[in-house]
Amino acid sequence: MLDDRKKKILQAVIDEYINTAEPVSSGTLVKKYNLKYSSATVRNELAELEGKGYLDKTHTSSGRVPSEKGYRFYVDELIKDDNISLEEIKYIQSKLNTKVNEIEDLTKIATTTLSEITHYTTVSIGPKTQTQIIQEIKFVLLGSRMLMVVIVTDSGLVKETIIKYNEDITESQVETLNNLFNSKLKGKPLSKIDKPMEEYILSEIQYSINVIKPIIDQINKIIEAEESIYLEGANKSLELPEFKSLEVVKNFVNILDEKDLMIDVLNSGLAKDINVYIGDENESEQLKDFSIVTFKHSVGNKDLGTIGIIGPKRMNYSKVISVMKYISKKMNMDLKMQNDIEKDEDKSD
Amino acid sequence: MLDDRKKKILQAVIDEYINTAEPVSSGTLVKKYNLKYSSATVRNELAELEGKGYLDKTHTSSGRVPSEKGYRFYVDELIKDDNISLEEIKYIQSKLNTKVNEIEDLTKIATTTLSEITHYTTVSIGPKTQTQIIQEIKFVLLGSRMLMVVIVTDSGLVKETIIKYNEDITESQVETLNNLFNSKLKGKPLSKIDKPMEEYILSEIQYSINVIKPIIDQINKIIEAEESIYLEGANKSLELPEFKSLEVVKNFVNILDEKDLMIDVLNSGLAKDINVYIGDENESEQLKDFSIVTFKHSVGNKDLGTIGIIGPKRMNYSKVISVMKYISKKMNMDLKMQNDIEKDEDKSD
DNA sequence: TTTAGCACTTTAGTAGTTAGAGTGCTAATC
DNA sequence: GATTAGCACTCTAACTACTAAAGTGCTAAA
Repeated sequence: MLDDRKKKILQAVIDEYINTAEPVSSGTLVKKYNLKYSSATVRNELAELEGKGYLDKTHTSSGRVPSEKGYRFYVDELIKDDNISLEEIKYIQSKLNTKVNEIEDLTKIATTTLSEITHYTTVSIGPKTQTQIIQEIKFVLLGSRMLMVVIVTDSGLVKETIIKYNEDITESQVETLNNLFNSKLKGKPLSKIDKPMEEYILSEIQYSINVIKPIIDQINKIIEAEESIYLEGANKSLELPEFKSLEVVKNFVNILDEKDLMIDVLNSGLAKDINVYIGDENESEQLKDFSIVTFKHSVGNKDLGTIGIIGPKRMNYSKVISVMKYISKKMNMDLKMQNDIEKDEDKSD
Repeated sequence: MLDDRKKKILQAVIDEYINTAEPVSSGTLVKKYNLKYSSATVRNELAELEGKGYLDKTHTSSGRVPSEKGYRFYVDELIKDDNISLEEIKYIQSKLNTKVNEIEDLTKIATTTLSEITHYTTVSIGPKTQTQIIQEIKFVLLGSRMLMVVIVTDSGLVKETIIKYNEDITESQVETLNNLFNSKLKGKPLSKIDKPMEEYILSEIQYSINVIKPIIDQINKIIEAEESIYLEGANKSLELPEFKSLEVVKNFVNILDEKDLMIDVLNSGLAKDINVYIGDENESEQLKDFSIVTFKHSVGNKDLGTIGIIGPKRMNYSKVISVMKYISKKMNMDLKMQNDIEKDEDKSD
């Protein structure tokens, strides 16, 4: 373990490095953090911290930069999570209080707000479909040859799709479809319609396979569709000093472009808490020079989406984590309240 | 005007520069394009072309690079628009033949395909809402407190939105809404519901303003919503030699991030043809180092969306324009055919 | 245990040099 | 009159050498 002086010095080094992006010298530490030791003493401590793996040097006579182990210790032991100002809290409140009708919209607003306050690039995805339960499935005829299928889940997620036919669809057919699909799928998880179910539905229905098959295909398509990710503030990252190298910028743009990668990262985090991945802690080799901080927001055990920040390892973890915690808490409260009201009113019916 | 020899040399310079991204010397031209004049003669011609403003030099003793005037002449007079291979045609056909139910999906597929074939960054937006005519507006009750509004336009565009209420909505209310809004809005252009119309609707309806007002607000919101742009292959551009400079990369990422700018650019082009903007020809100062090529696709006079390519001024215009023309023609044919079938069958009813 | 002092290391920036690519111009040639 | 060989001239890009500044590690003294 590290003694108090080492902790204090390590924290100072990392704080300073996060601020300036320059290797930190013993002299700077003594001056800026008015330590009551000489630079020589600090140098000895820095050498020991380096020996233990918490710090690195860029070359033999340079100042120190944090290692990944250093950042990890910093995140786990040294930072406070109340690094958020009253103005920031008010700003978040004003943003999140906007009335929205769909969860995804709330997630987007939160994602944008997070980027605005932290000045980092943020990404988000909507809720995982698999954990959702189908509450209602509704067929709507638009004109005579366009059929819209709307699926509503228990946590209020709405998915819809359209099917175009070459022949007219009648209202009575729509009625049959409504009854059939509701009786079969209501209360079931929102997952792909498998072969047995497909065959069952086909056997139940009295009219053409030409009507049913496109519906099943299209439902499977929207359920299995690649989740769409929402990205905010890609350009903000480019202003940071680590993006002075062309290699890094290209790498970063490629990462943001690679949607599957971002989706995996957002999905991999544990629910219920903030996940921090520093450099090599990321699953993907491509992300080894970046840090990612994510959180899922949910009501009960229903996943409602995941929001993340991606930035350099030299990230202002304290600010990021503080702001995320606040946003997470606020979203949870709002959604829970709304949920409770709905439930109360359901009972009073 | 330019005589034939000058045209030939100009074309060779631009072709070569598009290929190599290096200033073109008189010697290279003679060797690679087996001109039947000596390099000295070519040098004289190059000097004259530079004098007329078609070419530039990067420094006094460098080879020539095309000026914007040069590119403009090249695009207008020198290139062929049949620079597309059989493989490419087949690939486009296979991609565009995928059955889609919504126009936007077709536009996205075309956008992706265009990027795949040209290796440039492509962007697209959906149809302009203002030119669309409302064909049907439908209210659907999801559960007891969620109302979905679906608007279908004459060219098959479907827009939908959801409104959550704190009180139950009845089927008979939905029926009234369907009748009222359809009688008032059907056949009208898909534009914002203005104050007089809003007041009229409110006066017509017998029940609470709390039900109607959110509907009108939400309809206006989706109609006026910032069009969403679809972007493909941002990373492809970064591999090009002009993106060796950090400045250029940042500038490019900022442009792609600035959605309003991209929307303006895509909207500004004339319908019915391919629009080429070279460097300073772009409205926006930010785009002065880039070229943009766009086309609108439409059926009749209905705008169905716009697709564009953004890349360096040293763009392979011939390939880009050839591929765009083919995609444009193919999309038009497909949509027209589909339209005609629908009309034929309407008549035979 | 702490610190003053100093030798040593490394970087980043500046200046100088050179080879090579390419032009423009002149004078000779077709 | 048009073309071209030849050459002086220009500019760049790459390499080398040098220097000042920043910072460390270590020794020896406090």
